[in-house]
Amino acid sequence: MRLNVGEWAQAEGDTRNGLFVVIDGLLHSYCAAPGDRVVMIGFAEPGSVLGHATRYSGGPRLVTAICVEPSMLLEISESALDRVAVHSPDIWRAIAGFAYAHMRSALRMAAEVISLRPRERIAARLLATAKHDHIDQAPVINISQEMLGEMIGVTRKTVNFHLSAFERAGLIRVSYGRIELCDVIGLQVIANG
Amino acid sequence: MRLNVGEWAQAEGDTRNGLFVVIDGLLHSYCAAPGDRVVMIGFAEPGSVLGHATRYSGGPRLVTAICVEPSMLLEISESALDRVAVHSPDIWRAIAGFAYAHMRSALRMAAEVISLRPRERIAARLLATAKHDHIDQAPVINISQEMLGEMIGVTRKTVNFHLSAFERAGLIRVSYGRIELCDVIGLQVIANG
DNA sequence: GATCAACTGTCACCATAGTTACAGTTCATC
DNA sequence: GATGAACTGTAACTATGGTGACAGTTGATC
Repeated sequence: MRLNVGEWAQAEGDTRNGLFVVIDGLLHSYCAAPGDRVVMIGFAEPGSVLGHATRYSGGPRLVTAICVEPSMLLEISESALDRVAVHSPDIWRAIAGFAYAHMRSALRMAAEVISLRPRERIAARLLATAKHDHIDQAPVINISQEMLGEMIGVTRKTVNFHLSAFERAGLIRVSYGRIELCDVIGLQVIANG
Repeated sequence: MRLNVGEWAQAEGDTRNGLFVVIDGLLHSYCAAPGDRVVMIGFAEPGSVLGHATRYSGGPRLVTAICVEPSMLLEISESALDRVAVHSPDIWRAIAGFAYAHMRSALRMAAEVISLRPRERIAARLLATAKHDHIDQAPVINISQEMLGEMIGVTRKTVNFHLSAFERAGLIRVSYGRIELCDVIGLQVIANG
């Protein structure tokens, strides 16, 4: 399944079954909040798994995934899952593993936003986002400050203010739509208050 | 399994297996955030299910549950689950259903906290918390303002300020450790901004 | 019913994030 | 290169939530 920018892989409330594995590209996932608000929850990069097996998980989809780069998705329908499960029942364990990972990141996000002030939140989210990159040397995040603000519930101005401060302190390097984490330890200190 | 006030049913990071069903009493669940902070995530009332099947869900427990009223829990070990599953494989569906519900509430909480200002957050959380009570007439929440503030990331003072305003507007009635929702519709209007 | 702990109501002050607006950069596209 | 869109840097002003402190209530316990 190929998607171009702006196309939706799945919509919140969608009852279509099956999983999507992101092969290539980039999607953003959104979640609705009271009052017709939409908040960005996270990315889906190559290797990510979207969705869940509705038949085994009790309800419609919880997030909307929108393509921001031309992407390729592998769609695994629920019936295909059933067929695979006949041979390898362990598939359920893998699926539960993804559900667990999603759960953990949702909880972490909630805990961060509840307990941290904007300054610490920004640092914490930079770290949490960078974890997804498997490069050990210089984690780089490709995201606009506007998006970052939207994800953690602060305005672009506030993001910009604190990022500038971090950059002056030598913790990060900011460029156009891109943030490089130079001093992960230093950021952790800030995130920890 | 009986627990008295202050005892822990499960701790974050715990790798013990199995599920707990809350039969009676009340527990609070907490989640860790960066910097040795602990935030309260929610309640577990009679009927709630805590924990997950680690063997099928890939990791240690995500929350800490602490008893705030003498409680009775039914512990279902993972081996017991396995035995039940032999006869009724549908058990996995039920378990996945609880996981889904937990996921939804975690996401909802994150979305609320990210996109809503304190005033709307308070209204939204009152509504979300009241949902758990199955009384239709006059939803009542038994929680201190301090706890409520801790759950949504604002200070007690701010909670008190807004609750007083809601009460003056006739939306709720506040008493000692107890909030009665008189006008659910009105609260929804506020939560929606 | 007296005592203590927990909870609520309130104050003045301060820090900081939101608002609105605009100018300067970078990038993609042709 | 030139154009336009998206992104970033910045400013003054305002609103509002956090801090710390204290008095007044309610409920639980003995």
